[in-house]
Amino acid sequence: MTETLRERRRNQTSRDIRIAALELCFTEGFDKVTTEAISTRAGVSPRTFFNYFQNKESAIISHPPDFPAEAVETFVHGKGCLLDDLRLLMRAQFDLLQDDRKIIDMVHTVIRTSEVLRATHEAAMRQLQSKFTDIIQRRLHDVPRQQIEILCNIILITVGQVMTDSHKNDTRDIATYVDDALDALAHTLKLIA
Amino acid sequence: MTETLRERRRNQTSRDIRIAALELCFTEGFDKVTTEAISTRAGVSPRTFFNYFQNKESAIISHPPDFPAEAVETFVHGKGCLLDDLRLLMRAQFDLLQDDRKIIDMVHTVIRTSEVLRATHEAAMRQLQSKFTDIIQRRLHDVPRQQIEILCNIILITVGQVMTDSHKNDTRDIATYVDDALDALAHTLKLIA
DNA sequence: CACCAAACTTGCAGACTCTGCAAACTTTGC
DNA sequence: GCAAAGTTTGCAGAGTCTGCAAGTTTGGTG
Repeated sequence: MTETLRERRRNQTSRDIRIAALELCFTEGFDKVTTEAISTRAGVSPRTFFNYFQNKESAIISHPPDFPAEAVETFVHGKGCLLDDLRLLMRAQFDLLQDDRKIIDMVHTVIRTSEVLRATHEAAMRQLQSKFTDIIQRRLHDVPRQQIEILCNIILITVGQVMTDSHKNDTRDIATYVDDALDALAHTLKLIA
Repeated sequence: MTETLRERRRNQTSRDIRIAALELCFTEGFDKVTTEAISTRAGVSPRTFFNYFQNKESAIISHPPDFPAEAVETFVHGKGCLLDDLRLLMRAQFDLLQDDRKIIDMVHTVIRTSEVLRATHEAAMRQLQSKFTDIIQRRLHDVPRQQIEILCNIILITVGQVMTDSHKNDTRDIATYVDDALDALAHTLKLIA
């Protein structure tokens, strides 16, 4: 279970690059930052930068972790109200992010400043969405997939938007984003119900 | 009202480039197509390509037209069911696209093949969204803006998804996409109502 | 028609992104 | 301590995109 030296190094380098990239984005703006500047600040060669990340954007937008397996099973076999069970599932996933909270908040700030970053972020969310769709499909196996996809889209987009809209202070639990988003969604749906 | 020679030329060149880009994407795939190849096929210099489009993606993903002003006023002052009035508004906008139907269907086909294109498309949609939000806010002026944004997101994302999912034959009215999307959305919302 | 200004195209130089390859170096497991 | 596997790096090169300046076309005016 304990990481080897190699793994620790790799994780550390990746983190160094990510943080260098984020910090530079804050001071210079995403468009002005070069991969060379990021590499130098992170203490690696430009070539190494591209060993870790496909492109400049990916160094800043990281892929969210998978949903935790037990939470998935609980959700799939849950009997409660769909939205309530979903809330639990998403809270479980957000709890995994707790450690990276600072980075996540930075990312959501930087996203507001660049079209490209925002698009990359949404692409990352879409990957999450396809896993999310599979999970919900398992619970609602008789519902057409297209509707499930729409449902997932609605939820993820709403969460993303609430996160990008709001400036949270560091003291609150990151999972409160989920609650805020689902509450906002519930209000919104009343408009068209 | 009639275009000058200059305007006609400009429109024609833009169209030439767009079509060259799309055709090459179909045969080669977006990643393999170079701006040089597109320019050559369109009969312009590579430099001219970048006079027309910021980047390769924009040559393929074009920005949707604005909502027609009269339809907007009708919607804003409409008294019917929100979703029904929205349907009319969106149909009015889709009618503007009727001429470019072939290009639009090509675009939605190509989108499926490239992450980058899909992200660009969503960014374009987001620009539409902000106008859309303003319009709906005018009708629902006492509803918090965040909820309106979520609502717009839900609708536009659903329409986009339905368009990307479905292969339509050329004979049907392009505005049927709107109907399909809103119907799918209505079904989906029952899941969480 | 002649002429000018504005719009448009083009070539060129140059910065930046990203990839493949091969050489050097480090970690791991035996 | 040695071989295999994994990592870093430099270098060459293709591709994207911009600024600039010189040339061409168009639209309007006298």
